[in-house]
Amino acid sequence: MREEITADFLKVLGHPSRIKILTSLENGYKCVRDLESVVGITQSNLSQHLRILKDKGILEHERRGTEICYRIRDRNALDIIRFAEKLFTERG
Amino acid sequence: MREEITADFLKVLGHPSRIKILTSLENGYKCVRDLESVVGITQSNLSQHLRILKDKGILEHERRGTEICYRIRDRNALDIIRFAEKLFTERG
DNA sequence: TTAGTTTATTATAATATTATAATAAACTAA
DNA sequence: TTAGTTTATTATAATATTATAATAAACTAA
Repeated sequence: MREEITADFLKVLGHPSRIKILTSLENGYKCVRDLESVVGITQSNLSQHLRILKDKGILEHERRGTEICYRIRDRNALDIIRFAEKLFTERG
Repeated sequence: MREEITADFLKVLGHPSRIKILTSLENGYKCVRDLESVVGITQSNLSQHLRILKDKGILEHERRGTEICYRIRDRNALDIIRFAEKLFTERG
């Protein structure tokens, strides 16, 4: 049971686009249109990844004028990614 | 590119059976037959998960008499899991 | 209102992952 | 050798994930 929850969380982090989303939100809010160019996927696909991250409580969003902006809600998610990245630079 | 590698690694950890395998190997070697009862999946399925973990360099194995025993090769994998687990106990 | 902009949703095809069943492979021990 | 034990592999069906295309929804600003 505990393994299911942990696995589910790691699985959500285990996608390159979602990792790009999280690392590009490291320093605060970004609207969807900006994320689109940073992450380099279609608006539709991006929106789906954002929802996956939001549903897991990793992101939150708010409207700012004409745009909707996302930011990191659970900083730990980013920490896991950073930690995993560190292992690879150490490994080679 | 870097994201792909990190994502690939996290994806491998994002499965309950593979998490069970890793946590049950925390203190050293275990042969496949023992893992089978701990993890609670069929021998065939277990063997496939072991191969996935071995191919990623997370596990290694050696023959001990009639059995084949696995142990953790990349301790960092377990650290990631422990870290993720910790987040949930903190969260609630 | 209406046109335009931004984001979300839905349906779906393509692909990847997983578990099962059957069998093969690699041994050991008699 | 041969029988028995342990583990790996293969084929495949079931399921999950992903990206695309089309469209809807939610706004803003004129």
